[in-house]
Amino acid sequence: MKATEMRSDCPISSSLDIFGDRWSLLIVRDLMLYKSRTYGDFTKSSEKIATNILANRLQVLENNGIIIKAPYPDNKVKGLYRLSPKGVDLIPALIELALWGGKYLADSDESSPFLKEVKKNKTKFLKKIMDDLLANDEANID
Amino acid sequence: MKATEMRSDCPISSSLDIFGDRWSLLIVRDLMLYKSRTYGDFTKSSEKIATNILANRLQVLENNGIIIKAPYPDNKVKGLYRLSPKGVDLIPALIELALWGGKYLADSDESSPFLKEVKKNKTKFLKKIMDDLLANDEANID
DNA sequence: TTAATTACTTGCAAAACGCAAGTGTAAAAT
DNA sequence: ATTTTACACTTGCGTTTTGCAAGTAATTAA
Repeated sequence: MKATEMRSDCPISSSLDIFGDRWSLLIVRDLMLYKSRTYGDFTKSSEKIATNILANRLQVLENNGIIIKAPYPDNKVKGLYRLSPKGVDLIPALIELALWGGKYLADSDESSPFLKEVKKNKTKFLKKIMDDLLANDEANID
Repeated sequence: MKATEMRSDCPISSSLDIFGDRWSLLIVRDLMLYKSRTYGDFTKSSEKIATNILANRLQVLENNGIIIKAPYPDNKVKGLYRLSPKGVDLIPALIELALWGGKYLADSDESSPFLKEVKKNKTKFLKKIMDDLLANDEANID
């Protein structure tokens, strides 16, 4: 797989060159919510990603240092994906997207405990979830 | 053009259903930076969007209430696009994307006065740019 | 030893993308 | 008044990406 081509030197544009599609950030979302996931876990999310797209996106995200794949303990066929620090740093953007969606999109689950906590104290929530994921990350350096 | 279909009730997923592609948020970016743009202005941005894609994305963003198209003063052929309040509310997410890109993507222009000001005081910058765009918005109600 | 799980890969039709060229209307130039 | 230019799209068409279904190879569980 060749490196992601950048259309310009705009940081927004270059970010979108990596994960500007309907799926990549949902993978990051799942890793934010669950800390680590197997390939199969991702296929079980409610948006029902096709397995070929999933395989491609995991590869692109890994190539770009956003996620890290590690072997699953005591299992030679499973893999475990988690966010790298670079991936954890995407969480503020993700949270802003969630807040926007919660505010403007009717079917978005307004009463989710997740969004509720974010709205109560965004800074605190961000720190907690990011620190937590980074700690998890440290613990998994082999 | 039919309404945007949502894959789930997740606010992140639903947001991506609308603008989860490589172009839509660049249109929002241009409207954030320049307040208003004509069709031709968008084609001149450095990422060189194809005109058929541009026409489609402008339509989708307008259908979803994120941008507003108004006639250009004293010109019957030009149109002027600007952000609606709903579109202005996307700016925090856009800024987070810009910060992430600035931090992690080599070619992203680190020394841009824009990113520099954001990093100096994010809250203040956000308030200023959003208030500014909303004021502009008020003034253009016909 | 057989069946089930897991993580993909492959085939194929449909949709989206990207480039180039074309169109219609209005504005500007001559 | 007539031609030229500008603007905002639209169309055609080849390429790429997507999405669905089925298949595969390597474990692991029964």
